[in-house]
Formats: sequence, C-alpha cells, structure tokens
Amino acid sequence: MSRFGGRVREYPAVSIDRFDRDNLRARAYFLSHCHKDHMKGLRAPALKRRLEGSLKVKLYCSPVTKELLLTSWKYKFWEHHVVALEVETPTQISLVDETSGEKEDIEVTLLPAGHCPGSVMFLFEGENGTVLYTGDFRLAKGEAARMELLHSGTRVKDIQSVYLDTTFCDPKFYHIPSREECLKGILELVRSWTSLTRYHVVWLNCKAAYGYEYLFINLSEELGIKVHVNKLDMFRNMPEILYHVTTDRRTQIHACRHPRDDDCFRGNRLPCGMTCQNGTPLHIISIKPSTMWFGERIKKTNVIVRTGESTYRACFSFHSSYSEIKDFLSYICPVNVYPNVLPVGGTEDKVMEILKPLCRSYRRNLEPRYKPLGTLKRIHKRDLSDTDEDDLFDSEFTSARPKIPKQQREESKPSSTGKSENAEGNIESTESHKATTTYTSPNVDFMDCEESNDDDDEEEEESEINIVQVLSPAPGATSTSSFSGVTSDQQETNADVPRWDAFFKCNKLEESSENEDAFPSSADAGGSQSLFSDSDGVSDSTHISSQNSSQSTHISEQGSQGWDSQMDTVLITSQERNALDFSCFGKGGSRAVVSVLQETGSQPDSSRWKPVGPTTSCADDVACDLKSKDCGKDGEAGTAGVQDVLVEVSNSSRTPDLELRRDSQSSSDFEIPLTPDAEVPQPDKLRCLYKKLAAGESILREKKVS
DNA sequence: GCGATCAGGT
DNA sequence: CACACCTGATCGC
Repeated sequence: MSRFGGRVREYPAVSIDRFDRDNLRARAYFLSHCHKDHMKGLRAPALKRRLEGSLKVKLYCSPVTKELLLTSWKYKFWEHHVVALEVETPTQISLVDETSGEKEDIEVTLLPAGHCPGSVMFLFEGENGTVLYTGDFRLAKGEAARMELLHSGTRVKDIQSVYLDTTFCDPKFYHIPSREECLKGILELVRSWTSLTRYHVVWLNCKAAYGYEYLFINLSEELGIKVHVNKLDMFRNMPEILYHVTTDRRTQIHACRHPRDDDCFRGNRLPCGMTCQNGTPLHIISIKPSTMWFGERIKKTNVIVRTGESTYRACFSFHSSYSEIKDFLSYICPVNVYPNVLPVGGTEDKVMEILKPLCRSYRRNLEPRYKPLGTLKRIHKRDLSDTDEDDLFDSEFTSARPKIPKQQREESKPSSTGKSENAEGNIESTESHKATTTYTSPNVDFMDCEESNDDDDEEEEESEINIVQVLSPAPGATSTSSFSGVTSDQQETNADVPRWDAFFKCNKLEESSENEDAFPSSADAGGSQSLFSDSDGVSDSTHISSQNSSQSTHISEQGSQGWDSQMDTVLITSQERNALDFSCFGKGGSRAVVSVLQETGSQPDSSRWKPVGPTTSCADDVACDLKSKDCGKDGEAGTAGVQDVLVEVSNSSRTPDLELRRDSQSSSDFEIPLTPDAEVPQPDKLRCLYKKLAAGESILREKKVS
C-alpha cells in the first residue's frame, strides 16, 4: 500500500495520489491510476469545497483513468476539474497560486505503468530538475529503455529523483513470472476446462479492482468466450475491453462477484447465481489470481497451482518484482530515490540499502572505482538489440548511463510488439520448493555474491541450474547435458577465482536479466555455433519441462481422482507469446487499448501456447537466433511470427541459455587489458566486480562485497 | 449522521 | 506470503 504523502520535494506545489491534509492546498493534482489507496481524500468534503471555490484547480490523469473515475457517482463532482492528458505526450502546465498569483511552469509526461488500465507514471520536468513518480507499476526488464520520453537523444534523461513503487522491493520477491507466462498458464487451464463441454465453466476469483482486464481480453480473444462481469459501464468508451466482457451470464468464463462468492462457489454456484444451464448442472472450477514469487535460488515457476479438487491459484502480479525494480531503477539511475511503499516486514532502511547503490548520489560517494579491465571492445555489432552493450563497454564503465537502445530508435516500434518484450523472467523453472531443494545440491553455493545486490545475476544462473536439476528426473534429462556443462562452468566460476571470460557468461545472464534490452540477442546468437548448441540443450530441457507441465495441467472431469498427486501442477512452459497483453496496460490511454486489440487481432497466434522452447521469455530471446531450432523441434514453429521475433529481441537478455551462449561467444570478442595499479581483489569480490562491470555499473566499494 | 480509522475477511 | 477491496465496529466531530 502506498504510503507516499502526496508531494515530491522538488515540486511541492503539486499533489500526486494523495488529496488529504496538506495536499488540500496543492495548485494541481495528479492521479496515477484508479485504485483506492491512491485516491485518499479525493472525495472528501474539504477537497470538494475547495473545488467549488476554484476555477483553476485541476486533476490530471490519463484518459482511461478519467473515464474510470468519472464513472463512479462518488467522483462526479470532479467532472469539470479533470484534465485527461494523453500518454507519452509532454504537456506544459502552469501552477498558479490563486491567492498570491505566483506562477510556476512545469512539464509533465505520462508514461505507461503497466499496473492497471489507465495507470501511468508521471515525469515532471522543470526548474527544480526532472522527477519521476512511478505510482504503482509493473514493467518488465528493459521496459524503461524502450520509453522514448525517458530519454533525451540517445541517453537517459538526467533524473533527479524517482519516487518508486517498492511493493516487492525485497529479495524474497526476486522473481515473479512474467505477464505472458502467467497469461498463458491461465489460458491453457481455462481452455482445457471449457473445451470439455459447454457446461464446464470457469470462475475467475478476481479481487474488486481494475487490473484484470487484460486477462479477460486475452481469454476472450483466444477462446472466443466473453467474460461475465457485474458491471461494465465503466468501459463503455473502451471498446477494446467492452467487447470482451458481458453481463450475459450464459458464458463459460465468469469474473462476477458476490459478497460471499466463496460460499457460492462451494455450493457449486457462480457468484451471479448461475448453477445450471438448460437444466444441466454446471461444472465449475475457480481460478484465483495471486501473486507468486520466487527467491533468487528458486526459479521454478509453476504459474498455476491446483489447490483443491476444483480450485486453482494462478500467478498474477500488478507490481514489479525485486529484480524488475532493480532493473528499472538502475537504468534510470537517478540522483535520489524515495520508496513509495514499504514492503511488508521491511523497513525504510532496508529498502534504501537495496536502492541506493543504484543511484548516483550513492555511487558518487563511493570513490574507489576499480578498473581492472580497461576498455572492452566488442567486435561484433549487434543491431537488433540494444546497444547498451556497446555503450557500456565502449565508454568507461564508470558511466552508468546507458543509452537508449537502438532498437527503439530504429524500429518504428510498430505496435506494441516491441513492448511485449515481456522480458520478464523467463527463466523460471518450475519447481516446487521441495523439488528445488532436493535437487539443488551440487552447484549452488553462491554465498559470495548473494549478499551483494547483484545477486540477481547469480540467480539466473541458478535458475538454469535448478531447471536442469529439476528436469533431470524427467525423461529428457539427458538432453540437458550440454546445458549442464555450462552450468558447471558457472559454478566453478563461483568457487574458484573467476576469470573474466568465464565470468562474463554469468554476467551476461545477469545483465540480461537486469537489462533485457541491453543485449541484442538475435544478432549475437546467430553468429556463434556455440550458442546454438547450448540453446539446443536448453530447448530440450525446456521442452521437457513443458511437456511435464502440460501433462500435469491436463484436466479431466474426474479430476478428483488424483488431483492431489498433481498438486504442483502447472502449465507453464515456455512460450513465446508476446506481450500483446502487456500493451494493454501499458498505455494507459484508450488508444493503447486499441492498439493492443489491433495487435492481437492481427496476430492471433501469438497467444497460442507453445510447449516447446526454453523457458518462456528465455526461449523467446533465444528464438531470434534459435528460432529455427525451437520451431523445428516443437513443430509449432509456424506460430512464431514477427511478434515472436520482436519479442525475442527484446527479451533476449533473459534467456539464460542464450546468454550463456552469448557469453561464450562474447568472451572471445573482448579484449581485456590489464590494469596496472589495480588492487587484487579476492575471488568472490572479483566476481561481483565482474558482474557489475558487465552490467554497466560503476564499481563501488561496498560492504556487501566483503 | 458522516467520515476516518482499525480490525477482520476475501 | 501479497494485493485491493469490502464490511463492520469504534471514535470523533
């Protein structure tokens, strides 16, 4: 829950997402999205009174947020004071003090936040510097790099302060399966159930809040089944959503609610009262969207978990994971950061310990900069993906300000495909904690870096490892051999004194994870054979996993018979889907929605579930290069379309496999001069340093490194 | 009577 | 585990 007070120190004349107390005197108001915890005081009599006596006070928000807000009669009195600003359109606003006449100009830009329909971040630019207020957000890794308006020319804007959604800013939320993965898992579950007979229906047990719409849209589009909801008048001007929801109860997908809907469900009744159709009783399963997360060492992600004979939980998150937050912030690299939310059980200090190292104010203070490697030069040019790498290595590593990816510039970014990047975690492995634990044995011992902020990196490695291990029991385990080899290397790295080239693999993984865009997946991959081999191994392993999952997923009407054995079921697998869905959110504006629809419409296949491929996004990433392989193996290659390619590119960073491959490749591509006066760090320390270097971060002397 | 706050539940 | 929300009890104006 947001505990942001409403004001940013740079521009105290505006209030954002808080409308009580001191905020009553603001010269302008901003609402990032329509969730109650960001609307405190918005309908209070005090504010209402102020509006009545003012012609100038306005509330700025996205067009979709305006629509949602004004649909509620409780907020109708705002009607003539709400100004909808188009997303990604810088707008000048004059902040006038009505009593003194004092005036201050500020430019604000709304950026898609991916949290719920209409959700945006606010970028303020004015005399006191550039400030980014994120509101609540869920952005995949690399997403920030694709936001043109966060850049000036080819570089990230100089941002003074970021007011950040830190809901999951705790290492225990290290990884949350990507939107695409989650969507696919749910899609397949719903598909498998609803296809049994027309009397098999699904109840999506969604909380009363905006944010599930993209799920409804995708299910409806993929399955041709509209979703039953209690109300849809708020979407009356959003045809893209409106088309996929209905108030007609005779549908197989329900997201309707009732004060005691759990009781309804237990009585084999939908919240809307439906219990049978044409005299035939309905067969109902419930799917409860819930946030599922995975620690650094646990990459297995079953996005669907069966919790009972006819109840499931599906992974779903409105907020960015720990690794996504770090990726976002490290890309922005502001001078200061202020958390808007205290993670449960966390403290401000704890959060700041995590975030500060990603800010300039902190980096500058840490003087010692370790430059053991000198300039790295990449021989190969990668066009597709971001050029971050180039930037990182060509420039001094000390400069932590990556440029905007070429991709963005070059590609007209037709539609959101680019956005689909989904790049979120792909690596997941599924696992049940048990499984993970059980199999983790050999490799894992990353004590060294874990402590550091970078742990994420390792994590990725681990994830792969985990996958392998987990999978190994499965039939296809052998296929992973090549893969496992890679793993072992990495581990060795950990254990022994790291060598740059060996390490770099790791880095890449990590980096990729953190900056998806940073690495051009496809271009690289294409070049080296090593990549392919690895990828193959990966894809194999993935494939296996997918098969397993699909099997487990399979639903039978008499599921009761062995559902317990399937408790850890999951569907997931890799998929290439894209990020169509994402776009939905992404652009808070209605336009965005439209674009989404268009995309989907044009590329229906995208949503299809593909059992093959490396784990999700990873697979995608690889896909560019490996695409042929994956496709070939799966035989579903055909489904991979332009989108996939795009996705892959964007995601490239994620796939461990790719990365690994790349790494191997890349290592040969770099020249590594020695630095004379550098101190000789301990192996573990060195490893951390490498990571940072690879991630384009400046080298700091931190305690964590120890 | 209303709103704010807290507890509890989903 | 969380989230965002609802309900109900309590308190204060």
